[in-house]
Amino acid sequence: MRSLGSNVISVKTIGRLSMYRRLLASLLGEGAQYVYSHQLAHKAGVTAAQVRRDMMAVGYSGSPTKGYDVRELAESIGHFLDCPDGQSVALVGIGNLGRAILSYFAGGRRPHLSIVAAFDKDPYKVNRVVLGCRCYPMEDLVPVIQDKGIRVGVITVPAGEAQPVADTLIRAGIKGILNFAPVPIRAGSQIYVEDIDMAMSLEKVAFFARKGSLEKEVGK
Amino acid sequence: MRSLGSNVISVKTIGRLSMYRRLLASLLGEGAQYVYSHQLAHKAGVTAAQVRRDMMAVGYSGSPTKGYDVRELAESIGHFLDCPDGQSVALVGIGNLGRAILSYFAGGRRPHLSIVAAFDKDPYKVNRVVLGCRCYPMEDLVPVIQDKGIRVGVITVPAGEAQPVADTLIRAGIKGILNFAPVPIRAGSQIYVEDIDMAMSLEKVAFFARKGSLEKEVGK
DNA sequence: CGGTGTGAAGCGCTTCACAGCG
DNA sequence: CGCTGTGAAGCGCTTCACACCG
Repeated sequence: MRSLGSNVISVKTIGRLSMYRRLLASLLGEGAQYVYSHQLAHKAGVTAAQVRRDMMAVGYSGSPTKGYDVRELAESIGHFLDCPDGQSVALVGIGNLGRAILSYFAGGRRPHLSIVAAFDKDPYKVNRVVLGCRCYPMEDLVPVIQDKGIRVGVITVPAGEAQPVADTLIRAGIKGILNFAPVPIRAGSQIYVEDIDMAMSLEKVAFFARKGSLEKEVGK
Repeated sequence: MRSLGSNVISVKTIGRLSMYRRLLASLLGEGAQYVYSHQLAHKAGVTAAQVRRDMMAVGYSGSPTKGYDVRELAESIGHFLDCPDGQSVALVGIGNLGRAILSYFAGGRRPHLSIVAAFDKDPYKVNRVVLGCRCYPMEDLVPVIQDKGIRVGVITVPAGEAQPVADTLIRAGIKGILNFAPVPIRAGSQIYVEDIDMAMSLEKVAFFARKGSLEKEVGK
């Protein structure tokens, strides 16, 4: 077991590990004990070599005869990806999209990630509990995040407010941002930012739906 | 002007072009006439060389002295990306996420892409108009999509139903799918699929928020 | 045999670096 | 000068291909 982070690991590998884990959980539910790399690869839409390569990153080895032990592998990935005592997340912007995300991640629906605070500038939305998550006014953003020691933020506000909100989050101590606003977020290299631009994605799909797409499906 | 699609163009370039166009529209609103590659690059969070390289794909040339004409460039990108007479989109799954997406794309909010039909299996949701979009029962999926000649589909149903829904969409003639269910969609190579897995993205952000991220922000 | 683990090759995208030009 | 357009180099991720093993 290597606990050293010296060996650099790619963003894409982390994403696939997260996907593998979910697929493994579903396999466990079906009662599967062992799985081969090519089976997992099929479910994940990648190649078997890719799966085995990713397993090198977590340091888990399978058996050449039986493949990977489903439960052990899922636990290894969890051990690698998760913070042992869970992580808290803040969400800014309680619109339709914000509520959609709350319904996935608030109220302890996920074991290791939980949205524990939501913020909005609309006075009618604050000081209530939405989908199991306490809502605060924007003014309380910095103190609440510092109080709860939150390091992860999700932005679901309109384009014009995204960058100022991000700056405030960073000032409050946030280290990672998931941004849904259709504008790339600018942050220092100490902050990890992932932009999910649905408008862009839909335009991509529309484009390749017209041109005959001889592309492969992308994991992300 | 090359109308030939022989020169292969990457998925990532298409995504950035979509982003550039939006940034250019916002620049136009501010009254800017010209923009240099490094300025656009700064707004997009990419390098100047990347911007110029992408411009090669659309075949638009700037002036070495003034840079790019904002309006002309936006139009060139539109000419390259869009279908001249617009494209219709179908959405399956009218939950929180479905409504969030409808609020972006239904009712003609975007010029070239419009969600014109939504489907759900819940009888209480169908045969109404939600956010400017007509809702139909699942049973009508194939005929409605064929009737309207829809080629693009968005999936916002739970994980277990995503693949069957995708199969039905494809049977109805859909050529591109934007999938929000947390399971990769399997489709033939004639169909372009883009998966947006929010759970995976949030786990990535949480991971790199803990590990000191010396990563660059990603455009996609 | 049919798996896994992994060095090495392959490939696509990004960046460099420079010619050309007003 | 400073910017654009672009061949060529660089780099990271994916895939190949094979040693090894039960």
